Amino acid sequence: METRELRYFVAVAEELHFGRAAQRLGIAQPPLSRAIQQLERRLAVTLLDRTNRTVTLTEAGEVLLREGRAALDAVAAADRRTRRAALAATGQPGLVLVTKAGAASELLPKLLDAYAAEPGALPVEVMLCGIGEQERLLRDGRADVALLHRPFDSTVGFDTEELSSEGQVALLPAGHPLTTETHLRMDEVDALPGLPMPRWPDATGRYPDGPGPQAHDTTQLFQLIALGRATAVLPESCRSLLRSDVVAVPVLDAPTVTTVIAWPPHSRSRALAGLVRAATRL
Amino acid sequence: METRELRYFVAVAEELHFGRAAQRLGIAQPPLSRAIQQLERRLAVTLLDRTNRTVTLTEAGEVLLREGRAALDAVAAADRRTRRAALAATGQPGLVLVTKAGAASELLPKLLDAYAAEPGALPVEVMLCGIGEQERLLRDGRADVALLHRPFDSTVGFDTEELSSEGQVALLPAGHPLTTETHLRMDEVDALPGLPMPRWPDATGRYPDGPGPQAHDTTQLFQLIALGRATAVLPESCRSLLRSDVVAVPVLDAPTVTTVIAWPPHSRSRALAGLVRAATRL
DNA sequence: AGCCAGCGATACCTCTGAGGTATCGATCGG
DNA sequence: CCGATCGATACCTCAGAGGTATCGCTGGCT
Repeated sequence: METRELRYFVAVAEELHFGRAAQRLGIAQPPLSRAIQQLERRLAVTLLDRTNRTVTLTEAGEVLLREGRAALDAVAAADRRTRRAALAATGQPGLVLVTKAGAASELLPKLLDAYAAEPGALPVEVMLCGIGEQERLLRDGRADVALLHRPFDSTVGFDTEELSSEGQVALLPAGHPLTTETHLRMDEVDALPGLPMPRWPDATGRYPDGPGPQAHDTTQLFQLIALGRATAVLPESCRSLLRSDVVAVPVLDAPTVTTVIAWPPHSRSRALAGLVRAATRL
Repeated sequence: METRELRYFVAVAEELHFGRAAQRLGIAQPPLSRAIQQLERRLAVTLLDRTNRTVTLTEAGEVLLREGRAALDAVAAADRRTRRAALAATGQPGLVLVTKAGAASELLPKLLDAYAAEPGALPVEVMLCGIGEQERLLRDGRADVALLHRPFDSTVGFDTEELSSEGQVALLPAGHPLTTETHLRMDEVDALPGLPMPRWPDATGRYPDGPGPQAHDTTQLFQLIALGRATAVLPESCRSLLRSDVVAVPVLDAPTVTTVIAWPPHSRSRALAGLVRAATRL
């Protein structure tokens, strides 16, 4: 199975439409149809049920979509990490650390300072991304290491070290009746009339269905809360980002959030090991 | 990057010889040379230093060898798991569980019975393999789930549940002076004159350098011990396999061995979930 | 009921590029 | 200094990836 075939199949499986998938891939529709047919013939498996009007995935197709994405990420990671290794030999780039924009705002500077103080430390490029994107960046080699937050982010398939834990606070628009409380419970926050939890993208970059506005990063989120259109439960450390129009109230029974440093399991780079060591010593 | 290029590069990187690699791949040497050159050009990276007499990996080449193997395993896993999913729809195969031949001889029957008693349980094919092979089989999709033994086996990149823990015993040839002791320490076992620890294959299937005979499975291992050519420290449960010519003596300060059930992180199959549930209830 | 728009499959052509054979050029062992 | 070994180069062939034109089926609209 060639990566070209996998790319084509993943495109069709995501679009469920040969024409759009072909456009996305920058090829014409007929070769795409043929490539999928050939893939099905070679695997001796029906991946898609096509009824001239609609395309749907078979059970085997679902499996190949999931596994194929992982395989394509692994190939992309091999490509990127090889390029970076070559650059590293000539001296430049160092490590790419990715974290959610707005998160870990206290921990991150401490970590970078501690690592920079190590002998032989390389420059660290900090990459900020939207909610739920880190996993992908780490998996396909665009980042070397990430700060993740359990239980929100999946750490499946990565090596991790725990860095810190904290409770969570509910964020409410200033002036909301509950802002006078000293603490809340989850069921009180869940039931707030007119203040649903916002939805953010899952690992595939799509927004799940349901009520609540869509939020891609913390700026959008805070704005939605200030506008009285949403509420959210976030780690305590988000207090350092609070604006005057948003108020934080501790939520006693919310799950504890653990910040972990995560990296792909095969990584053997000395630079990465040094960063992890610095992190665990904080 | 196409999987063909990755396969070619991995072959050359492993053989460090274009002719032999080409033979292994079933192609002629010139196209292989050209394919590697093209890969290097496309990556803009030198992967191999060739001095007309010898071929060596550059640092970037080492990275691509490691990452490329992982990527090829992921592609192979996508292929195999898709085929199996299609077969599962027509009714046949169930799950493939892999464990070291000779290990978990008590736990395994209990696990299989417990799972078989579940409603909707599928047939489980048990695959026995040599030491250090399970990781590979799980990673490239030939197996769905494995019983691994920490700290011997790496569980990096898999989801796991702990099943049981046990101490370790030293295995000595019958009649050896130390067999009269009630217990030993690691340093006593390490220092046994003429009884080195055997070597077994690492994750790449090669034997590490060093003293001691090579052992591929427990049968070979026991034979070597009975012959007075080696000793070994293994989990207590290996006692059930003891032959009359091999004696087990507890080693108090050897690390505790934990048997875990491990599976690839993306797996979402109901059958696998049922097996893991049965395992954790044991 | 009939027509049209939308979509995947098919037919047929082109040309890239993967693979083969023959050979060169460099290097190391004897 | 010679021959064996090994990777690179030159040159050829052909499988197959991709493009255009078109077909055939289906569902919605008038």
